[in-house]
Amino acid sequence: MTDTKSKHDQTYTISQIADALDISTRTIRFYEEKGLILPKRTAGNQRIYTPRNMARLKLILRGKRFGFSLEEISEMIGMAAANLNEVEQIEKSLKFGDTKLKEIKERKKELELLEQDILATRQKLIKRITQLNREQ
Amino acid sequence: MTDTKSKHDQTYTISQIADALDISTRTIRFYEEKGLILPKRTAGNQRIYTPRNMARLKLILRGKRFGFSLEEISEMIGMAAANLNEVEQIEKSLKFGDTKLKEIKERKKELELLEQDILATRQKLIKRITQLNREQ
DNA sequence: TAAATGGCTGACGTTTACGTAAACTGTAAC
DNA sequence: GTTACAGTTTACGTAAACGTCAGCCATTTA
Repeated sequence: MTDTKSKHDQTYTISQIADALDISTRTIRFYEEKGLILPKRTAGNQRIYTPRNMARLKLILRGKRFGFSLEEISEMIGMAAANLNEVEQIEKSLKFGDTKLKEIKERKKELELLEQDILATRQKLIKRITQLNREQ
Repeated sequence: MTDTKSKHDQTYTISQIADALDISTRTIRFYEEKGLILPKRTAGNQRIYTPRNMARLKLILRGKRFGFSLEEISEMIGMAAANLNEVEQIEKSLKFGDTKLKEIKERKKELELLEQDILATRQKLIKRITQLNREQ
């Protein structure tokens, strides 16, 4: 064991995070404002992000890419935040998580449908282009 | 062959569509305003929707559920509208469709990640609740 | 044919998710 | 130590995607 900085101690500034995730600093601060993340601060009041904070931001962005609103994502995360409360809270969270899992299953199905829609259009276009080539 | 109304002739009013797809009539008119659908009209200027129109609306809603903006969806659909143009147009559309197919593949992957995030939280919660039960 | 119901077109209002700018403070490099 | 850059808060602005009237026409039903 050495006292060299381990991967665990790695931290990031807000702009490093912004670059890494390709979002604006404004967006990051906005998510904090909405209670989606809570980074620590330096003595000089500047935000510092851990890899854990980073992971959470990635989760948020993933959720967004699937059309979940920030409020919905906030609820999903609230699930994790309930961590150390009473049994009821945890059970409620589990239920919520299960609902989300069902939703994700449905989304998977729909994703297939969307793919097929596009593939069908693709086929039509190819057919049409073949026809045009034959005509000329 | 009879001259009975075939499934092909089936039409719907705007509120029938709204009920069937669980969206507001305002939303439907809004999509029309944005050029996403173009229903025929009755003599009295009321909108009439065919099953084809219905299918398109379903496609729009599917796209939305995956976080595509209406403008993006509009482009996807433009793909279909290019149907009877020149070769270049069609080729451009094909390219666009392929891009979307790639995006969909990525989304599928991310959907898996999202699912795993939730499952991981689920595991933690279950572990915690088991612990609480043992303590009591 | 009158009344209820549904649809049509504006037009303004609202919510979500940030963008942008101002005015100030902290930090790094010279 | 000062200049330049990065970060902070506060506040107003904005685009997308509808919601919600209002005032008018169409259609169905009693």
